[in-house]
Amino acid sequence: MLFSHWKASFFVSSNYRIFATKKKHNSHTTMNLELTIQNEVAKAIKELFGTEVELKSIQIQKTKKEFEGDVTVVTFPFTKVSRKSPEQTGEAIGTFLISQNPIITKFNVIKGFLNLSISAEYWTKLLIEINQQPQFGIMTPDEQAKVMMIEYSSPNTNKPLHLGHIRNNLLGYSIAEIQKANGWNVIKTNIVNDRGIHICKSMLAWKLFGNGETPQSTGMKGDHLVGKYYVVFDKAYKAEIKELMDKGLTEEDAKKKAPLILAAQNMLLAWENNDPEVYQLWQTMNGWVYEGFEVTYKKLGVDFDKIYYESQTYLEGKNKVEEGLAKGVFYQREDRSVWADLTPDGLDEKLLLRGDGTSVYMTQDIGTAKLRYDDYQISKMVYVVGNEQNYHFQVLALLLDKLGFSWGKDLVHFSYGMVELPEGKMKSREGTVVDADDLMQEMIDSAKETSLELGKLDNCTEQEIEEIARMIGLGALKYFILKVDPRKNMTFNPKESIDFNGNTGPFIQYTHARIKSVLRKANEMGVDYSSITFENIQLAEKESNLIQLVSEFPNVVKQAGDEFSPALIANYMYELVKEYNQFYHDFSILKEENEDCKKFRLVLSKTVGNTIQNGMKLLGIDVPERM
RNA sequence: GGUCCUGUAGUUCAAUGGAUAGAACAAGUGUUUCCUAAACACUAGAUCCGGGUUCGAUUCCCGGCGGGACUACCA
Repeated sequence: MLFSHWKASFFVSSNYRIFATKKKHNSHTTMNLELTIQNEVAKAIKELFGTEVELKSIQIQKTKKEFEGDVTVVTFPFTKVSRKSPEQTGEAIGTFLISQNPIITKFNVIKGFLNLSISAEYWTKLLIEINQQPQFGIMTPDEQAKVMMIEYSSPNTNKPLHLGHIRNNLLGYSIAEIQKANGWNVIKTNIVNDRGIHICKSMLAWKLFGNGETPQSTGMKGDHLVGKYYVVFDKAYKAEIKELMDKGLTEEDAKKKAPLILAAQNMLLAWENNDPEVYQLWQTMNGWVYEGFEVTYKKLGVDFDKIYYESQTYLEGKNKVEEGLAKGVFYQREDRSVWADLTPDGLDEKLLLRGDGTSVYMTQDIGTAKLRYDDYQISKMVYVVGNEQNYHFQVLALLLDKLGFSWGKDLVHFSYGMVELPEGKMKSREGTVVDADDLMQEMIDSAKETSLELGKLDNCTEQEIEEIARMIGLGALKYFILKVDPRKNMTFNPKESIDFNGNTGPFIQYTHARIKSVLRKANEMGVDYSSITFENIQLAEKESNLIQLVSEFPNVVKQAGDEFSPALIANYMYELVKEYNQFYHDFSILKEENEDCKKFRLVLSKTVGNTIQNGMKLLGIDVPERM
């Protein structure tokens, strides 16, 4: 029972769907073309065939490129009531529609598809409406907006961030922007995993082999320095294991009895007992890491409204577990360890407190969850965490529910796939990890090189060049990652650098820059296209298609929010930009002789540029004025 | 073994149950006296296998086969 509930809330909860549909995007009069057509078709069916049909059953889709028309009605479902062939049904409905509503100007029928052409007046009016809304498709949360807390990033403080973290951070930041645009009051949060055995490993190695090194003394970024000692620990630990195995121990025993791991465990115990020396070292080394992380986050362009530290939440978790034990929800074994028996729910038994009283990951997450709900009026809690932890969140939802938190079962685990290298998974021990700082810098350097080669930035100051290279390099990286369906594993090949051509961030940025350039020139020429009505404008198909595409933006934003998928925004951006580039290539804007037509194309360009900017913002990607 | 995710051109990615399965990269070719050629256009190339539901299946269901994750007193 509970399990099936969890399944429903696993990716997108059913509650959320209901809530989300109550919200409305920027209202507009001309805009709901789909609904208008559905109503007309329903009327037609009633008149022609004498049957009421549900609006939902009337499928409206965009007409495919190779056919004439703007929107298409699928007529197969109506053949039962019409008692005619799909073609005849389409003909009948088409004829009726044309006589009824002036915005439908033409139709053609191919197989079971009724293609309708929409009038130029409709499209131009629609464009004017959109042009008047700089934030078209983007909602602004008001005071009554419900709170959605989104946890992302969640680093450990024992090593620097890598490509996997980049995917997490970009997805988390982007989904936060998207949910804001859907009217949620979003709180971005980060849970820093600043305690535990792994931190002790770095600390111990530094203490034993560090010779007092600091970021200052070595010139290393703090997180990288600490990460170095994590690796040092691992090497020394491995050596000890090998030594013990040579003496005849099994691998399992050797791993448990190596002096280094025992020392690290002692250190963790000392930390939990507030040992001053250990605590001091912990604070110092974590401080180094935070300084390093701050630099990385800033460069990546992500931020947080509220940061939690597990060192401050794990005790709360222990309390809740002990409470659960007292209530009989959990049980204790002979060695004093505390467990939850989840076998009735189809899962295994789960450890919540070790025999020595120290807490585990799950304990901490319970405590963190409780603090958050004490701090905020949260309606929806979202965890942006890799799919390797699907089981963890399945268990967490169950445990929170058992502990009496009503919201536990409704949590959303925004689960995403791994970033893999062509050889397979990244492994820090084998040195195949792609470091976040290095990768960003490489992208920026490479963008700068390309820009200079193409001679695009000849009239720019050094500072402008740096800024544009940063936008392009990061744009390429972010788009590369966000355009992929979050659920899927993706491959990154460090040898083939990320492209700047084709379906890429820079392609979209470039289009924006070209639009801005045209608009600048229009201003220089003194063309005023600010307020204008378009009557009797002849629209090329490319132009009405563009307006139609732009008008779909709010739907895309909504869908991206419902499905937790920045990739939908990315794919839409690409489609829009590709369409605009064709238009740009085939038509003159500033050299168009017909003044009304020129102004129309300027407004169209401006609207497209604006949509690009708004859409890319949802992906956390900046768009340059020139490049 | 169990649970979950996933399988589409050589490669990386698309496709609310709808038309001839879209792009990009890589390969080959064309378009700059014209608003930025990081562009545009053209050529060639793909749904793992077998059933089922449907007027219609890449999509939904069942069964195989392949890839991945989890099933830790790591976080």
